[in-house]
Amino acid sequence: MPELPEVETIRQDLRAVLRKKKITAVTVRKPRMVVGSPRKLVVTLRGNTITEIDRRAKLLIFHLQRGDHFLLLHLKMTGQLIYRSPRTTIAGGHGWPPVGPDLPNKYSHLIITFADRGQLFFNDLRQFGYVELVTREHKEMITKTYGIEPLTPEFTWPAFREAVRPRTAPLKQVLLNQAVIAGLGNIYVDEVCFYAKVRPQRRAHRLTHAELKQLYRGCNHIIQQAIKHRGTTFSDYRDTQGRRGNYWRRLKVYGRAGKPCRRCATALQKTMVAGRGTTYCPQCQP
DNA sequence: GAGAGTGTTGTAAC
DNA sequence: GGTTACAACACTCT
Repeated sequence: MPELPEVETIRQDLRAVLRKKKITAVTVRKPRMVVGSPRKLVVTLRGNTITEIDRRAKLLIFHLQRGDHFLLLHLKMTGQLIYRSPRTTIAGGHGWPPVGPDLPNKYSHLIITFADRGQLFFNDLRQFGYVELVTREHKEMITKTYGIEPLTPEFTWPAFREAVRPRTAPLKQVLLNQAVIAGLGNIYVDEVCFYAKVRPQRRAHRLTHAELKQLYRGCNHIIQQAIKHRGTTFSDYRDTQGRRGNYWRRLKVYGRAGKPCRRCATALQKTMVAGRGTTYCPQCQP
């Protein structure tokens, strides 16, 4: 499940390889995954050039040279963006390192081909992801709905405290709320709560100053570490070369229900909070 | 082989 | 508004 660290890893990798590349062809195999007119998307992209790749929360934003349009792309739960360089594309993937399964596959719902014959494949097993061509105004309207963005200068301790403190909902729900903190998902919320030694069920407005501070530290620390290790692959996530993320080895609670806590060896418990599977240590997180 | 579980986000309903 | 439920979908696991 791509969350902020996974989407950021993809953004950085794609930026290095797609910037200034001219699009020569766009194949929409699953029109449902295009918000708006697939035809207009194809016509606008063809012959256009990608000038920059941005990210807001889990949303990728491709800047285009011609026309005041932006391409928004959301991976939702099972989306993948795999890039094949001209060599691997033309050679049919016989190179080294191994390039993974043949592409396109049955989940490749959108394919963008560049002038140098490189190709970008948008794969999505569950088809929840989408692409959308928007105007600058529309893009700004959408990005405005997100809360404070980790890793940016606006993600300060006072901003975090004021965003979280007044909320009466369970902490888990508050941290998952993209309008409060942008980019956290189920995996990293559980990890941040463990880091801060706070039970995810706790109501945000009942947290102490010290607990909030630890949560703030946790957001920064966990996200930075996860990006450093190129994200978490639990099932479907792959980077732009089809490789797994390495942070899963470092997960303390997510996916470890019933296993011993790495801090105190107590069996980790799994429950439902805000409709999501939630794992925590009953000993370390009172 | 049926049914539950997986989790993002928008939307609907309380 | 806070909160909950659900739908979009397809695959794995029980």
